[in-house]
Amino acid sequence: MARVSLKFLASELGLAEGTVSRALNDYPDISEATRTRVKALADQYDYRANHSARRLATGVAEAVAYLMPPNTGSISEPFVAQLLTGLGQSLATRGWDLLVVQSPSAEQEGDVIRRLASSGKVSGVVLSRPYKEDARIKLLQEVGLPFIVHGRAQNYADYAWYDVDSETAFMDAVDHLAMLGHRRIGFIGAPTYYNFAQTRLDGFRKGLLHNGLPADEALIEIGEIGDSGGERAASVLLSSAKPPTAILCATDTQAIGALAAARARNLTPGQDISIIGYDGLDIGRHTNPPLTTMAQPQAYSGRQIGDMLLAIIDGGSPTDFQELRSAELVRRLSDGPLRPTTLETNIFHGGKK
Amino acid sequence: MARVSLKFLASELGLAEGTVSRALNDYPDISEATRTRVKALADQYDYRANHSARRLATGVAEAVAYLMPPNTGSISEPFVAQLLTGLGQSLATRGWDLLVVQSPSAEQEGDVIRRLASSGKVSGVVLSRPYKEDARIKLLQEVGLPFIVHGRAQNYADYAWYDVDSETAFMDAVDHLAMLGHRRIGFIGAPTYYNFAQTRLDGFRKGLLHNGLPADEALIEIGEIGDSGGERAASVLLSSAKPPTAILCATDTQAIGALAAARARNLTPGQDISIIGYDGLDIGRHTNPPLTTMAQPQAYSGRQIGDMLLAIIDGGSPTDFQELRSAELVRRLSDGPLRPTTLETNIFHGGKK
DNA sequence: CTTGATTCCGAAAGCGCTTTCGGAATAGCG
DNA sequence: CGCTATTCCGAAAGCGCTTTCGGAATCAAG
Repeated sequence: MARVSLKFLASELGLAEGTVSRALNDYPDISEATRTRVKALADQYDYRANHSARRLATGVAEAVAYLMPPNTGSISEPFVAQLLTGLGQSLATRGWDLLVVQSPSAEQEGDVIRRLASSGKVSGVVLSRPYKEDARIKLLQEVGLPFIVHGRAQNYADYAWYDVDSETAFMDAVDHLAMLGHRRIGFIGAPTYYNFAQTRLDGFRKGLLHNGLPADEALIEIGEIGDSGGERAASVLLSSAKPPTAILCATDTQAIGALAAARARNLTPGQDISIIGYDGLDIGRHTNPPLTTMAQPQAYSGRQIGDMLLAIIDGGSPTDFQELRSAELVRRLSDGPLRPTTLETNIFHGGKK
Repeated sequence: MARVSLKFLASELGLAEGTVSRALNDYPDISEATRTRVKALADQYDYRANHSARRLATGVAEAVAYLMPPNTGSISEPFVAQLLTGLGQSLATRGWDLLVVQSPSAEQEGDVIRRLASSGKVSGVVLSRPYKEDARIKLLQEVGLPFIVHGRAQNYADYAWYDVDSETAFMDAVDHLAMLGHRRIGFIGAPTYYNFAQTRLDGFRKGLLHNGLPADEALIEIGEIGDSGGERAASVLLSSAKPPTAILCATDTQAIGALAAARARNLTPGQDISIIGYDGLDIGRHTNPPLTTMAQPQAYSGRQIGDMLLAIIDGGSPTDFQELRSAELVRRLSDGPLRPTTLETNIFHGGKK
């Protein structure tokens, strides 16, 4: 099954290479007869244009890179596979390729992007998990490589992005907890160089305001993204003098850690304390107890991001492609109404003081 | 920041294109003086050879494809991100690219591979989760595309693979449970067109044999890979006339489902029943109760697979690259010694039958 | 100094494809 | 039937790089 070239097809057909190429690419100046003849033979030999040659000649890379977030190993990675699948589907509609690129370290991300741009390997990039002030975004704009951001940086006016409105989601979550009677609501946040962390914290604060609840900075704790970060942060919160009766977590994985921290202090989440996560990970259905969470529309995102990027590459204006989706609360069993009495006893048992 | 070409550099330096190229690629017939001169200018302009042109000229793709398993959306996908990271690191040592390719459907996987081969996009492929009889493997051999399989098919003599010895792992797990006093051990398997499913089942059976336990086919239940598959299978097992006192699951996600099924019948895993998974997913630390599992060495695999594939592409014989790693039992809280009395009462409570 | 061996670089031929341009053959029109 | 439009295809020039080959310049040796 040797690789067949255009030249071979041409000689086989008694045509010129250029003619065969044009026939294959549906140029209008090729007669229907020869077009079908050419295509038939191409099919027969399972001909596929050499991609490098094609790219070189046309100047378009027909490929897109996904910049994999450098923060690996955390449980939140299920997103990656789903996103890649969606992206791949979108690109497949044109026969484009999907490259996965990961920088060896945060410092080298700039170099990676620069190399991507100057090598002409890709015609576009999708960037995940932007920082609050993201130099990568500026760099991508400088080098003129089309891109779309999955998420938003602090300033999100002049580029394309696809994001979920976590600010509103957290406001809603506070509403929800307030409705359940909670008044001391804690928050476990992510490091605030991630912009989403800021957004979620903002949403939390606005939610408090909206419900007339005091903003007690002692109830806010920042932890790393993974479950152990959440566990640590929850421990701090729960061992304070006046622990919260409910905790909102910036990510599901943190919430899972918080669940563990609560149980470790003999608090039963959903009864003695409410814990709500954000992301809507499937795995939350099987935690102890099943995690109430604000679920973002995952399945949809990959394809959508791909389609948007493609549109930009086609010449669309990036600012025309900014899409904000909303998350929805999926109630499982880790939240519940405030129970003053139960709470007291449990504070007694669990709070080491 | 316009893209700089060889020609530009050459004219800038007063050299011929070929000379510049050879200087950049460390050909021995270039004087040290001009080499450094050339490289300095290249650095200054942040020159990066156009990849397509380079590929076309050299004939090597300098890229590798990861065939993403078609079975998306399941919780087991965390593997994917980790594997990709490792692969990427390995490829990065040479500046090669990583493509992610996914077939729209199982039927079209052949076409996808054929296209990959005939387009010359990649110089190698890594294939995940092989089936028992995997046509893709045969196809890859036919088209002569170097590849490595992550896992093994039934017949694994004549190609490269990297796998974890789940057969032995399951034997060990049976040993472990037998040592805890269990004699009625159930097994939740995966669909047996996956070869790993067969392997694990074999290990289970050998383990029974090794411990002188009867092989009761009624204690074997096959379910889909995800957690709901595990939950269903566990329900069947637990509602049988003589339910098992311990259950081994082919995957962690199934085990997580089994945990839920047990709890739903008022059985406390770890006490009333032992449930052990396989994979070593992080998330198992936060299930209810934390899942005992046979952990495979994940972090290592991506890099290793990449390195092996590269070696094969370099001309190594595929059969020289077959690596079997072993899994290790990590005990958390979902297993425990057999408790006859507790068991009786729980069967009474839990078994609807 | 001549000669043969080295060192270093320029020239040119591709790699496999796309795309423009021009011209031969055919068709349409008066 | 002659002339201008069309239709269709061949030829050729790249795309940006690699790599072979040969030759000019330099060196060492006799």
